Formats: sequence, C-alpha cells, structure tokens
Amino acid sequence: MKWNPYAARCPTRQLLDCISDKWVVLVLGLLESGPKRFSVLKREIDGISQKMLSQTLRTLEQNGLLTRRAFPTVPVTVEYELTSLGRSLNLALAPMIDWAVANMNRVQKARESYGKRLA
Amino acid sequence: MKWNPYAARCPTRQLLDCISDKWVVLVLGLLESGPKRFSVLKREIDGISQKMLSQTLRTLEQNGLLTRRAFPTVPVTVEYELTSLGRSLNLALAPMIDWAVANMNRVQKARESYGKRLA
DNA sequence: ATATATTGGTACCTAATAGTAACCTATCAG
DNA sequence: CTGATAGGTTACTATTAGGTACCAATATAT
Repeated sequence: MKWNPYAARCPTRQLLDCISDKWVVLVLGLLESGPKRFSVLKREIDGISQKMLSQTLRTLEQNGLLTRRAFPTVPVTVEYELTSLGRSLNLALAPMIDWAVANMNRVQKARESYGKRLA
Repeated sequence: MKWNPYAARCPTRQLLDCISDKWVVLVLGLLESGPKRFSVLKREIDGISQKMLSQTLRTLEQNGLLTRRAFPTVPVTVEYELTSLGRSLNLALAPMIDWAVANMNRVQKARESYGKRLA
C-alpha cells in the first residue's frame, strides 16, 4: 500500500492530524530528555489543563509513541516514557519548536506590515 | 527577548499552535514546488472545504509565510506562493509528512496491540 | 476522630472551532 | 436570459477544546 496524506481517507491523513497538535509537540519535546511524571509534565507545560494532558498522553500511548507505567505508591505515581517510535517522531517535530523560536521576530514584522496594508 | 513556547503567554506558543495544523502542513507542502492557484490547492488537498482553505491561506499570508496575487482575469485568478520565510517553515514541517508515511504501519500495529490489551 | 494534602484522573458543561451547504460577484459563452 | 466559472463569504450545525468540580486512597497534622 502506498500512503498519501493528500487523500482524505488515507490513514496517514488522520495520523497527520493527530501529530500536528501543539500539545503533542510540547509533550514529546519534554519527554525527549527521559521519562517524566504526569504532574511534572503538567507543571512544565504552562497552561495545559489536566484533561488535555491526560487526553494527549492516552492518544500518544494508543499510537505507540510512549509507554505509561503506574507505580503503586501512595498516591499513585505515573511515569511516561517515549518509545523508539516516539523518539523518531520527535526528531521530526522538534524542528517546529526551533523554527517558531528562531522566526518569531520575522513573523511579528510580517503581521505588522499586513496590518498597515489594510489601513 | 528569549522566546519559550512552554510558557502559555509567549507569542511562540500561539505561533506553534498556528503552524501545528494539518491543513497548514499540507498547503505548504504543495506550495513547495512553486506558486499554485486556489482551485488547484482545493483539488489537490482532498477533503478540504473552501472555507478552511481560504482561512488557512489568509492566516499564512498574515504571518508572512506566503503571498497572494490576484489577477484581473475573468473570473478572477488568485495565485499563492511561498515566501522565503514560508520555505524555511516548510523545511521544518515536511519531515512530519514523511514520518507519517514512513511509520503508518508501525502505528497501526501499536493500535492493534493496545486494543488487545484492553480485552 | 477529623481535616487536609497529594497524584492522576474522570464527568460535566460551556465556549470555540471545524465542517457543510448555500449564496455572492463579475463576466463571458451559448 | 441561462449557465458556467474562480474565489470567496455567510449562516448554520456538529464536533472538539477547555475550565471547573469532583473522585479514590492514604499520609500527615490537629
């Protein structure tokens, strides 16, 4: 089978939709440096709600991008860790973060000049 | 200023949200090979609605990633072309498409084994 | 005993967004 | 005067995101 995300019903289209998500990019970026607990991720990703974080983590787990391990401590401790598939995805996603940081100034200038053109 | 997309109010967070979008990824991917008309983009991106396409294109234009040129033919013809900023972003996004195509099989297997674990 | 804090979730509700379909403008061909 | 065409916009609906509250289970403090 040859995959083609430009075709609406190709599974790669849906997969692309899954991975092109800010929370996915940020979560994978953090897990790059090793396993992390739920509460650590929540603290380090400023502005993410518990709901969105657990939802994002479950989807990533379902797709084989990370593993979830719960330890029977009290209260329960849960650790998330990238799989090798997840690490390979992160190689593709990390450049997005870098690009945003490197080009924020240029984008801001473009927005200003677009605003002026309207006036 | 040092940018940090892990901070909720940093402009790079909002920018990351803008660019991590399936339509953005697909549109930029197509424009890589040269300027294209609205109707061509619509035809080549199976399943995109006119609304989402024009919305996506306008946002990309506002952010300086592409230019829009309208020719006074009848009916009007509109051409979209990547800017150099857009081309630099596409370098960061294209690997996502490649990753999705290259790893679809692995993801499907992971989904199956996740399903089995529930049963 | 009772109150309080903790971790990692889920349930519920509302706000925002994506998608769908119809309509619009201008002009030319038949 | 009917229809077609390119590139939209508008109005409406369905889906999703996000916020808040709540939960279990136990440890510590009161």
